[in-house]
Amino acid sequence: MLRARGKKVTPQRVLIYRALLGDRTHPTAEQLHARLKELLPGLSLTTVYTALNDLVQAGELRRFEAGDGSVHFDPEMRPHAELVCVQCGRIDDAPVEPASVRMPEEVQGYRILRRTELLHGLCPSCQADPA
Amino acid sequence: MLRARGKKVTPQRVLIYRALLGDRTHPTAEQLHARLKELLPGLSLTTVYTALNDLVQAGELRRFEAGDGSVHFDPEMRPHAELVCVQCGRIDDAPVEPASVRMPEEVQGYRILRRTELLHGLCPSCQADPA
DNA sequence: CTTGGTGCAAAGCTTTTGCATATCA
DNA sequence: TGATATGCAAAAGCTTTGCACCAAG
Repeated sequence: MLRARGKKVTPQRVLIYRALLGDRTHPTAEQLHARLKELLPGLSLTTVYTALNDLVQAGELRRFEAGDGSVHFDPEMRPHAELVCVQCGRIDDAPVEPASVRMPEEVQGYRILRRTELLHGLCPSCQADPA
Repeated sequence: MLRARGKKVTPQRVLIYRALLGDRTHPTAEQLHARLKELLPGLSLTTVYTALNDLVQAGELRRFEAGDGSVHFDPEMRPHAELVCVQCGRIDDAPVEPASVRMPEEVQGYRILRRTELLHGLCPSCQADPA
């Protein structure tokens, strides 16, 4: 996949790509960097940013802004909504309602390329413990 | 409304609030500031930011991130989607599909407080003129 | 060998904050 | 008069950029 795009396969990228594929936590660039530099101490934040941007451009990763100023990455490319806890910041994927699945190709003259749905609320543990 | 919240009525706020009410362009804080300082030359960006944040907190204004890093404000509080042109940055309001209107109160244990729907695409003029 | 990547430090942006002054109630 | 807002400048946070060195193809 990398080679097909004229990119090089480096240890850093392999690590970053692998980490993301199994990740359901919607990390930010910094969160990912914090975790990965324990595995590869020299890993720089710059490299994480470039790798993430590459993946987004290649259509392998979805990038979204959670609504509180933070930018998150999600390897799930099928249509879904993001559940964002306004208290603890936790983010989960939610299946979209059937009606929302058929993304319109055109709305008010706009040609639609992608859709993002954010649901802000309180996650189960923040409801139980409104610290 | 301001007085009800223990706030003072200043010329700056009157100007900012009035400008927003009739605005369908989803301006950013800076765009709004640029326009308004022609009417009130001394107006500072700081004041615009505080006024906008106040309005959002008061529930009079909706704040959303367009997906490209920019933060926009929208006086329309009824449920709707945002049409974002990925080329020129123009933003329009779009009526939501009937199925999306009934916002779920609860999804996967989350208590839902609000919903944001973004549709990214190409606006009519950018389709005609893919500069 | 040649192109592209990495890591560091510095630059860039947007938004917030501290503080003295001015303004509203 | 007393509380709050304003405006400036500085600080803060996140992301990108410039550059020298290194590594993959």
